[in-house]
Amino acid sequence: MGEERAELLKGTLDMLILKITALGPIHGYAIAQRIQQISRDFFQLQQGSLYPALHRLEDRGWLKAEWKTTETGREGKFYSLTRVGRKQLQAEVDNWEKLTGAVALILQTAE
Amino acid sequence: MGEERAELLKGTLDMLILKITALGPIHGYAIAQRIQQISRDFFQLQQGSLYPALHRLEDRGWLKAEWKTTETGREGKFYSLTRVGRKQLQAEVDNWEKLTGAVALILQTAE
DNA sequence: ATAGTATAGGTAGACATGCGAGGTATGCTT
DNA sequence: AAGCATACCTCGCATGTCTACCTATACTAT
Repeated sequence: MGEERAELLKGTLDMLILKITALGPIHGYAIAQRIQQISRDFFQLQQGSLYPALHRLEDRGWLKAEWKTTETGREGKFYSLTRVGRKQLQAEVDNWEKLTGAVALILQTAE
Repeated sequence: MGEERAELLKGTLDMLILKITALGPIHGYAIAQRIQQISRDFFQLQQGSLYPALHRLEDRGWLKAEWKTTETGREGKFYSLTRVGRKQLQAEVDNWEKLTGAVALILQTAE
């Protein structure tokens, strides 16, 4: 009790990660930064959420990983969307839109 | 694997239940029906989700319950929003709007 | 030199929540 | 008498996010 901060993502994390990787190969740490930037600091993705999610997405064949050197001259694991991952992203976006539509119907219901 | 049906609500269930009870006292079984109707069958609320959620909301002081007779002449537990529950509903709706806004920012990001 | 910070990766355990499967009981219809 | 819809419930599983912790490297400041 007492949650003034710590904005949480419900089940949207996978979709957001897939979307970011759809913009081009990118390593994990940078994914978290991008999500935070684009969402104007609303989402503050924790590493304990980030890395398990990336492994999950890779296990499911939606992302593939490759070690490369980052711009700052360090080793990073770069993720890119697979063909299946791209279809999955589309499916998740579709479902997200239906879901928010359904929620909107209920929230708009007047007395 | 193989999920053609069974649309699920992410973490919005509490908010939806609070919203339905905000329309007036209503018993649990009818809440599930209302949510399904209003969402045009998108949400199909299972009893194994419904009743634990109602008890959770009551425990937190957001709903209060009272046994009454339904229109069909049976015993039903009617739930109504407490004052604190109404504030909680407003907080959850606010957060939901911020969250969907943040997701939209990311989904709209172009390559 | 060395201490601190940002970058980059990771795991383990706790916790919440939605769901499937099962259970009880009543009233209405066939 | 059987079957179905209504109305309530619980248990245990699976999933997913978070806190907390760990390792290591590069850069910056003292």
